[in-house]
Amino acid sequence: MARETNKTNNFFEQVYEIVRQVPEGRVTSYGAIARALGTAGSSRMVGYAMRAASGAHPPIPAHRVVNRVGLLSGKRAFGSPTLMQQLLNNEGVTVVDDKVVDFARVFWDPQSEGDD
DNA sequence: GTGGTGACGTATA
DNA sequence: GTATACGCCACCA
Repeated sequence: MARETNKTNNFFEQVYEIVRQVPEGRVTSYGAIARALGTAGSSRMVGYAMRAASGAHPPIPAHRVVNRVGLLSGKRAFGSPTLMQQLLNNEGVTVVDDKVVDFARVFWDPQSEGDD
């Protein structure tokens, strides 16, 4: 057992999987992911997992994950503080001042992935 | 085994 | 409405 010793435990994988489910041009929040995992309140763990997502396989569209106010909290993890913003704009998400415009409009809920 | 940290969120003053 | 404090618990040294 425990053959996944050197593999990330389910927690990170769960977060990665949800982020991978985020459609293009949409964004989600850490709290929404945390709640979808059942770890509501532990939104920090989601953000922590996202930080590791930078070196995850396959690559995770972490630029689609922002905080509760639509702020690009983790833009630093992309190597360039503007890369995350550029990516979002490239996806069709309007971002100004490192913040998502009409956040609620592009917000995507992992629990309501069929909602659009 | 212990301590500290953190891409957040909620509660309270 | 703004400011501050605390809680969450997984990962790293």
